[in-house]
Amino acid sequence: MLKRTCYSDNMKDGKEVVLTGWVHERRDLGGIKFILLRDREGIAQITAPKKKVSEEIFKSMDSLGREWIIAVKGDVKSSPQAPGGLEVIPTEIEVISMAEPSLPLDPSEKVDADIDTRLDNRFLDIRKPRVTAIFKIRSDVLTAAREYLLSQAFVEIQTPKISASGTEGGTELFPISYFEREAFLAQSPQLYKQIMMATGMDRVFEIAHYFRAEESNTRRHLSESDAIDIEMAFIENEEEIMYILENLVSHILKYVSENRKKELDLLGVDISPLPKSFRRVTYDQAISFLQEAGFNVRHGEDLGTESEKALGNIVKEKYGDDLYFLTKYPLSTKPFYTNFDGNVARAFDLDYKGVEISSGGQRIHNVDILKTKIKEKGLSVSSFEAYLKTFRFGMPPHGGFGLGIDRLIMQMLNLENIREGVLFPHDRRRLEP
RNA sequence: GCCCGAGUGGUGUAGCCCGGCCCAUCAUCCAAGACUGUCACUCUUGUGACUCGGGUUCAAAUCCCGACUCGGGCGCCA
Repeated sequence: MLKRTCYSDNMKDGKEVVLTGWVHERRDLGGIKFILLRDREGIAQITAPKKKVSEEIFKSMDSLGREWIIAVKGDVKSSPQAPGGLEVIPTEIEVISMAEPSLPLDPSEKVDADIDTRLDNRFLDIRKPRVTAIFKIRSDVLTAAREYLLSQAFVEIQTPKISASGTEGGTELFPISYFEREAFLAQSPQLYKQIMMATGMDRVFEIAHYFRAEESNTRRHLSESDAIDIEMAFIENEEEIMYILENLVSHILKYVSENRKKELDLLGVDISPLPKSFRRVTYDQAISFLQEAGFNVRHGEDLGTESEKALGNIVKEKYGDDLYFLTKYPLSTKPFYTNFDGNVARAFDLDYKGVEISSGGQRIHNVDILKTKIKEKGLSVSSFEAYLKTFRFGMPPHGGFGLGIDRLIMQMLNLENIREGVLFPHDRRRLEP
């Protein structure tokens, strides 16, 4: 097999190269034939004028089908008519793998396919340059996140994804059969990362996969998703956590906008402006903004999908911000471990274009208060024994957040469906591939 | 979980309201042919489809019922 010497975006005029890739399109004009060869980094034009290539090569250009994998050896020539100004005059073409005709979808994007058809044939769908771009960006989001958190002295950890009971009881859990017992798939690392605060590790983060058995059928929900979770000790208030979160997200956006210009252009996305800090909108402000705009929202309730979306538009109009914190929620809307000031939760949500991408806050670290709150929420103290134990032998004040990676990417890239930003999304209906 | 909507060649669609003019439109793909600068090449010819089951009717892609599959909204949630 011919060995690749470079990707399609790295050809130099006058050099001999070997490209490997997929036959994206073919054009046969009789005396001159073109193949557009697609690889990871782009598309190169292979040009075969009858008089400039061997008869064998000229003929073989006809026999190739769409999406066949080939290796092409040839000379790079600059040409004003070629896309990108460069083309390859082939001297050798090797077929590496053939593809059956009647592709289940069209990777050259001339004809759209439904999201369902696309996901059923995801390997073909991902061949589309625009889909590939999403996943290159996604990779960079995680690189940037690690880079920032490590720079702030966070330690990366891994916690169990199977356990005996649920954590916060907010969302539905997937039960699984665990030998002779029942167990559950993790929906959040919440309790574990809090336990880590009792270990002296001080600042930890985890990037992992979580499972939620919600009966949801929307563009924003998945049964499996990924999150970046952090927890940090010795904090005075939730503002210190928000500082980390806003800098983390800013760093991610900056990193992506600097390193993935080509991909962002391809997707038609401009992620600027890149604010350093994000606006704080209190719950009370949010309610009055919504009431002014004619929405029927009542104080004391969590915001519904419609209100959340509307608030995104209001904040954008008023201040021009895509990203903003929602702070000072009523305590009743938050989980039992949330710290408080009277009836106000010391917690926050981070919304991006009207969709919640993160929530967090300062936790209760006093074991007696924690027990009281567990009882108040109607939960049983005994089922939290292992968790509560870690609060009895020295627990610093602490807090953290969970940031939904799939939702961040969806909002950042203006994807219409969260599934677009996940390689193989699984949801209420889909379990394959 | 509740509600709304949709299933037509490989893919994306038109037709459905108002049954017959539909052995079903258009694009792309595929096959064959022509063409020396295409870049969604162009042109000619051809192959290929009404989700399934039941019902109404002289007649069903079209109307009714059910099943299956999918999309979306809400709730819940990140």
